[in-house]
This record gives sequence, C-alpha cells and structure tokens, in this order.
Amino acid sequence: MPDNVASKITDSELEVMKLLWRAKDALPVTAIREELQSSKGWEPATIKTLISRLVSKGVVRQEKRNVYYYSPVISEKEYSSWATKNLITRIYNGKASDLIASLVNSDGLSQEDIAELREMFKVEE
Amino acid sequence: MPDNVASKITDSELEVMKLLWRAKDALPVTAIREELQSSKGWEPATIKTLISRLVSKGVVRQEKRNVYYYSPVISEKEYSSWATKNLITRIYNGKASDLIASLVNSDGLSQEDIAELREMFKVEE
DNA sequence: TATTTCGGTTGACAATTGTAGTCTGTGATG
DNA sequence: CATCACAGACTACAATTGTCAACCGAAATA
Repeated sequence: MPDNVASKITDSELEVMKLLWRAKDALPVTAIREELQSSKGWEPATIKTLISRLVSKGVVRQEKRNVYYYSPVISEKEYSSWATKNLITRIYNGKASDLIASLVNSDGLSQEDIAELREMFKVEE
Repeated sequence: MPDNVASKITDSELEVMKLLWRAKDALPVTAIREELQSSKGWEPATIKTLISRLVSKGVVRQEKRNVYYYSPVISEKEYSSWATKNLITRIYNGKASDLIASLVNSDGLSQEDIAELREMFKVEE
C-alpha cells in the first residue's frame, strides 16, 4: 500500500478491483468482462485496458493457465485503510478524530451508524 | 459541493485552497505566491495557473480592486465533508460506520482519538 | 518620462485517465 | 480440418493534471 501503489488506482480501475475483491478466486477475463459489461456498460476493450493497467501497476496479479487468471495483490482492507489514511493526511491534518467530528457535524451519519458506533466505543474493558 | 465542483479540486489546487482557507480575508496573488513559492517550491507561473483553474472551476472568487483579490467560494468544512462522503460512497458502500471500523482495525486511531470518540459516542440522553 | 516589475492571459508539454479500436494467434466448435 | 471468437498486446485520442514559459499592459520606481 505505499503511495506509489494504491494511489494509482483510479476510479475506473477501482471498479475492476472491487469485482476481484468480491471473487474468492482468481478470475479469467471472461468473468470480469461479463460482469462489468452489463453493470458498467463498458466495451470489452475498455475492460481489457483497465486490467492491463492494474497489472502494470502491480496491484493485480496474473496467473497463466489456459488463459490468464487475475487476482488482487492488495486486499480491499489494505486499500481502503490506505485511502482513508490518505484522506486524513490530506485534508484533516492527520487527525482521524477530525474526520469523525466532521462526519458527526455534517449529518454524515445515519441513526444506524450512530448506534453501531456507540456499540463500538462502549467502554468495555 | 456538488460532485461537479468539489471533485475537481486536484491535489495541487488543494494546496492553494488550504492557504485561502487559512486566510481570514481575500488575498492578492502576491500573498499567495509568497507563501507557496517557499513552502511548495513552485514557480510563480505554476501558482498563477492553479489560481486561474480554481477560478474557472468556480471554487475561488476574484474581487477586483487595484489587483484581484482571491477568496474561497466553498468552505473548508464543506469541502472536507464532501470529500469524506465521497470516500464513503466510493469505497465503503455508503456506510460511514464501516469507515470508522476500518480506522479502528487498522491502527488508524491514536489513543487520544479513541478517547475523544468514546466521549463523542457516549450514550448521553 | 524611461525602465523595471509583475499581474493576468495564453500557450505549452508530458503524464495520466477514460474509453475504445485493431491485429494476431490459439483454443473451441461445426 | 476450416472457421470463429476471443484473449492479449498494441495503438489511439481527448480531457485532465502538474509544471512552467512568454507576452502584454499597468503600476511602481528611478
């Protein structure tokens, strides 16, 4: 998750990553194409480009079988926590609690979220 | 804060915004240049470009005096809460509490942060 | 007033991103 | 076996981004 890796996952590429993360196993292009073609309306060429770029960026691995099978090199958790820390660094001066305060003060939390958070931060030790 | 506005503030541009947010009043290029030239090592030309782009994007306003004075159209709070919600939508499936859970599970929070959060989510009613 | 300085505008240029077409070889199918 | 479909590699191309230079007119200064 160094900057030079995860930061380079672009919006479109992220859609591919999400699909790979959802899959438990490596996927052939066929499967990737099938899903993204209908869900995103992308041409097969577009999907192939995105996959290649992810491979060159080193965030997707390809295993040779009959045909290449693709799987993520970085996990969704790694990526999302990296992206979150990145946001905190960039716009909350590194203070995670500022981020959360901002959520609280800008109606960014649903009742449900709040309930879960109460649970999460209950003093339990 | 509509997508089409805030989403277009790029990394370099954000540095300019931060400076404008810090200033209580509108600033002339001189002031902006002075600060960013040393802090960021940018050429005056670069700084002028960034300002112009922010103006065309509608996130910075220019007031004509002897010389233009620049001030932010969107506040830092608006921007940061927009950016946060954007992150939540893009990578946490819209669940703010997932973001926070990710912070908790990835050592993204200092002891201090946690203390503040306990305070924040204490069941108080 | 002649000269210097610099704000504002325009242009530039490489790298990245979003989106897609082409070509070639090989495995699937008739 | 002949043909087809498609995976993979390469090319394309406009828009955006990061950086900056050049020019022009006005303000400051000598």
